[in-house]
Amino acid sequence: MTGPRVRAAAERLFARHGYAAVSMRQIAAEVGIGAGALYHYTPDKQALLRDMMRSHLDDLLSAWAQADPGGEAVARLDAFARFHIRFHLDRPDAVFIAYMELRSLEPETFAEIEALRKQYEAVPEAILLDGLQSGVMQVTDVKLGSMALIAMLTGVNTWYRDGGRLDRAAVEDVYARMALGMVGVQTVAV
Amino acid sequence: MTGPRVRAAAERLFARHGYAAVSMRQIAAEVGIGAGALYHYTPDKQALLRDMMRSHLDDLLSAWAQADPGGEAVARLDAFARFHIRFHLDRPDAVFIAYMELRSLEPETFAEIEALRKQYEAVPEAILLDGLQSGVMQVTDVKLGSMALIAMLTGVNTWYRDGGRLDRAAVEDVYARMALGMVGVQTVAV
DNA sequence: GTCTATAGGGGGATAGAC
DNA sequence: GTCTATCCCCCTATAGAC
Repeated sequence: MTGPRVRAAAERLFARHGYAAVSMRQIAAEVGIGAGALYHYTPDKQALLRDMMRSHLDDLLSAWAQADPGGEAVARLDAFARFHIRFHLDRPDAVFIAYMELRSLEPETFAEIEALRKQYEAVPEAILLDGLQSGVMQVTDVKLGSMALIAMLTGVNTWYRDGGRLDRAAVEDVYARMALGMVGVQTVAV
Repeated sequence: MTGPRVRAAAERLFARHGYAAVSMRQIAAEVGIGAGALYHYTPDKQALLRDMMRSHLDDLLSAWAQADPGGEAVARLDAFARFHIRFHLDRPDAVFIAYMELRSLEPETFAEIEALRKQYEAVPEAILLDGLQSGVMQVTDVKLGSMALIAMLTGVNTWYRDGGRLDRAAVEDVYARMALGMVGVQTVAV
């Protein structure tokens, strides 16, 4: 069971201090083994980062595949906004790493991770395109709308703390409404 | 004139590789001097980071003080969205560092920088509050609206490249419209 | 599967010559 | 104001004992 503990320690430390600032010795100390023993669980430090980013994005894509209600664009965008916030708030460390450590990846790995990210960006793009074509949404540019939406939703991770003024459900409500307004869908006041 | 070149080199390298990953020797090499000579221009590495973050946020606040048209909330939010995108696209390295290297700051410096960031977050908060009170905007939560707006606008820096499909003016138009829609202001189709 | 020891390389920062 | 030399520390990764 040491392997998963190594990955968990690496994830927490990378998120807190950054990949470059964390040493293999720190990770080993967190797990309670010597630095040399780490190399039974990973070929090197880079592989730790690569594997956590890859599995994070794989999880994200398959979780949406499960959560996607399909159907009409407005309901689907509402579902997407709530899904994105929930999924990201559940994994703050993995999310932080996935967005901040792209530059720490070696080129081939970077390309692979970028491809997964683009797959996810295609999700709101498809919803917005559908909403535009069916006339229920007004969005000037589907790609920009998708990027704006993802940035807005992911931003929740930078300030949300459990036990704060609003709970997760309330945050979801507020953001889902803003997400719809952003693409021209007006909702009743809450 | 070596001081400014040191700061410029540090900014570029920190943005590209991260504070922790950049060595004083690399910065010196970029400037064309030896590592020892750097210490005539900065007391230490941390001061390079602190000064660039402080001056970036000072510039941001004073630039908005200049750009703020005042007056009615809808026009002011439109101006804010355009200002934010323009200011941030002009300084991608400084912006990246200001958002990513907060964790590399020593505690007192972190508190000081956070205070400046909160001052800036108060700008859209005030606009949204005004728009809410005058009835021209519908936003469920002023604080969340402000955070969502800033995250959405800053997100442009992650994908915009000069020479791409849309120029800066077009991006401003699209985002200003989404920003208004987000807070319940419907605009005519573009 | 973990340890200790070590190879081989950099790191930040300082001292003193010029 | 810059250089070279250096202090002392830490790094990743490997080797070989247990």
